[in-house]
Amino acid sequence: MDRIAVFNNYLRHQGLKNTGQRMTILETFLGSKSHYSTEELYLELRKNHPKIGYATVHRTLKLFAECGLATELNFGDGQTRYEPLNSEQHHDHLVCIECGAIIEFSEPRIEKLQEQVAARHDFKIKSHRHELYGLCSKCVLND
Amino acid sequence: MDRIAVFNNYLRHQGLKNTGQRMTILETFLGSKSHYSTEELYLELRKNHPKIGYATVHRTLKLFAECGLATELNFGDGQTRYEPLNSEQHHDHLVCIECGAIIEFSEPRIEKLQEQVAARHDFKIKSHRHELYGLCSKCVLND
DNA sequence: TTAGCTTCTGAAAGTCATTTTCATTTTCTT
DNA sequence: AAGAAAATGAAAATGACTTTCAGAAGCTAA
Repeated sequence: MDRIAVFNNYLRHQGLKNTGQRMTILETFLGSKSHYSTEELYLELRKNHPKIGYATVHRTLKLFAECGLATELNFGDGQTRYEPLNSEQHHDHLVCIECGAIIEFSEPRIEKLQEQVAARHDFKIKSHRHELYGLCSKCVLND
Repeated sequence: MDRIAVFNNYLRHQGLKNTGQRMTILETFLGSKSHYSTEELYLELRKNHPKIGYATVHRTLKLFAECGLATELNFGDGQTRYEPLNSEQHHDHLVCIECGAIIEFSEPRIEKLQEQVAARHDFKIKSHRHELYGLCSKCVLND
């Protein structure tokens, strides 16, 4: 089941409706590799679909997050960002505090240790957030 | 140098002034083990110091963060929280999505792996955020 | 100690991202 | 095709955070 089908499924299941706007937003969102904020995706969409309103973009992004097509990210700049979730391998982020670059990483050994930590506390993990903030290779040089 | 001295030092060094309000806020803040949001600390302070304004609490918490007496935490509920920073061991957090409980954990092996990840990307870590969201032992039972 | 300069404070107003409202339009079921 | 329900876009509302401003308080030097 591809991601468009996942979304349609979710809508039907929730008694929600499929609309042109939602499809347009989904396509643009999936077509990007960016970590869009609502504002950024809205501006991007406006180039070809000037009729789509900010609120609709916002509501649709939340739908994506609800149905597992996107993850909400928050890097502390006061804006929520959304990342398309392929069924790809899980990953976390390195965030450059100088230039804003976002680099993805994955480290299964960390994931395993997380599970151990949770087990120690009888805690059942539903999700996690793991971000390393610092200087990317370019910015280290100019530091 | 205790933490009050650290704060006074910082103030002097920055050409800032020591005031009754700042001392009061610092004492209340250090005396708690909570992860206060500005709002929560403001309400707590108001019990004994009804004259202290919200803006002052907010500004003072930011000062604490600047001088290393506190860490800003963000658990995605739209509120920044502040944690008193003892020179205690570094730790991260388990956050219960049901009851809001915050449990601290530390796992040096994760820290080491983080360093390895950063090294792989020529990235220089300045800080990090690592939070596990899920159900605490109590909420697991009622689930 | 006091004058005088600077920083603080509290209240209120302002920001900014996000969320809600509402009148209208669109979708979906029958 | 009609009716019920949900969606849309614009605008207003919300809520956390930040700034403004006029008066109050702290600090420094003589």
